[in-house]
Amino acid sequence: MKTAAKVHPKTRKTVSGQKHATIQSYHHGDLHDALLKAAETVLERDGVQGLTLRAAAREAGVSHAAPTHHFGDMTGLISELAAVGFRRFAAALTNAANAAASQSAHARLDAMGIAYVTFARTYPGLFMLMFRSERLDMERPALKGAARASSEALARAVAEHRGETLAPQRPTAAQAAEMLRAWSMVHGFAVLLLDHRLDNFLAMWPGATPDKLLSAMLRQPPPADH
Amino acid sequence: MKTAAKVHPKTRKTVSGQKHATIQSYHHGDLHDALLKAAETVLERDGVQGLTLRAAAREAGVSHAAPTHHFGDMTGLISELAAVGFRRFAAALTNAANAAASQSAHARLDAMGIAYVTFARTYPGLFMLMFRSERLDMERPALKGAARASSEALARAVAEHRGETLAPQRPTAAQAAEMLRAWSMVHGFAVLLLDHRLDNFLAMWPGATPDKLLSAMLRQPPPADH
DNA sequence: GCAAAATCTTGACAGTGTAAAAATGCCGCG
DNA sequence: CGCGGCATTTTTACACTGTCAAGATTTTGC
Repeated sequence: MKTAAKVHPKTRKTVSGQKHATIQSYHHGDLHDALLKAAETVLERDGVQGLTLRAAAREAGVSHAAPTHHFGDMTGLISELAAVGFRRFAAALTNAANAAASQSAHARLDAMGIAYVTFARTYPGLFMLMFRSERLDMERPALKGAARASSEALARAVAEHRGETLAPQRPTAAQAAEMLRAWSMVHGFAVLLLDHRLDNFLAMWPGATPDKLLSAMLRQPPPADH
Repeated sequence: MKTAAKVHPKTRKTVSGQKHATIQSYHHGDLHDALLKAAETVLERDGVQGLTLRAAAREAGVSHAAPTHHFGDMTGLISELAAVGFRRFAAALTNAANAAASQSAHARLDAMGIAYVTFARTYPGLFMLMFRSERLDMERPALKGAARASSEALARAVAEHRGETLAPQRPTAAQAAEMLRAWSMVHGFAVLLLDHRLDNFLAMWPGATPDKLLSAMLRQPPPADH
């Protein structure tokens, strides 16, 4: 057909926050990362529901099918975005552990738990995405590696809390049980919080905040009986 | 137009498992419940992704817009289905507590935790649906009440575990903290399990099962230091 | 330089949620 | 018995989505 004049390269708008503000017509130059950033923007602004391939493309200022070449399909985009999240997550966890290096192992584990929940509250959409498996391809090397790094950061802190060093290949049963306890508790808290399941709890006391609630939960009481 | 002959009432197929096997053409009679059952079937067969309004309508053998009149929109259907799940969930929890009534409060709490995870494993799609807030309208009376019933069953067991009776309006801070601990731990375990986050754990030991892993986690060890 | 590869756009198709209008059956009131 | 209103279901339509195929444009290797 070609009825309309071919002006589309000129009408491309500059992507916000471009590196050198270079106006490119066809080739973007760094569309892979730009799409990931756009996807995260959409995710945290419009929620998981609002994150679509086309919305990410719109946010990045490219055509609706541009993401296909970089990510294949929706699963690809989400998996890569989750990998970004897991890298950030692992960094946040190890940072927290390092910042509390001078304190006791128990305090260090608590600090990591707080960092865990803080991350979830800071990037709620991303956090949900990272732990929602149905549209995630865990076999992707980037995602698999990043997720493993986060998991190992947690496992290391738990092992140190027990005054042990983490077994290289496979933890002992006792280590695994305590790892499970810590992970499940903190993860459950984060998930329940993001899903507004703790709103009733928070509304019961006037000055209650998620942080205070988490601290109260982490303050281990003496075992009742058993 | 009306080009095609109006044979559609005859071509309606009988809904599977109908009460009296009555073949109705237009009016279904109990489409509300039939749609909920169909939705659950689709949910557990095709996952959360596969549960759509049109898929539920197909499963129930009605036109794609039939659910609108009964549930309004997708949020309505999902919320009603979640309410069904919470009622079943509360029954499972209280059943487990009653079955362990003769045992210690600690064993009773453990039994409830096991029932919690068992429910999640038995109805994984439904469980995810119940705790995934983005498409849920928690203000619906049916859903709100059912969710509250489940929550209170759990709170009661935790209070009894402490040898106390649950405060009618608002639990004490210590009660809330322990309730949070138990709930977060069990819920986190269930969520991590369903999201295949514990597959690595399970693969590390030959005979490991989710039940054994949960039991190991619930076996509270003496606090290390602190 | 120039062909080939990479990148991006356009166009199309099936599927989705949702809304409005039309069709159908039920129920009570005369 | 009839029939009018009402609940229920279907049909139709529209905007949006993911995905694919084909074309357009730029970069890159040689």
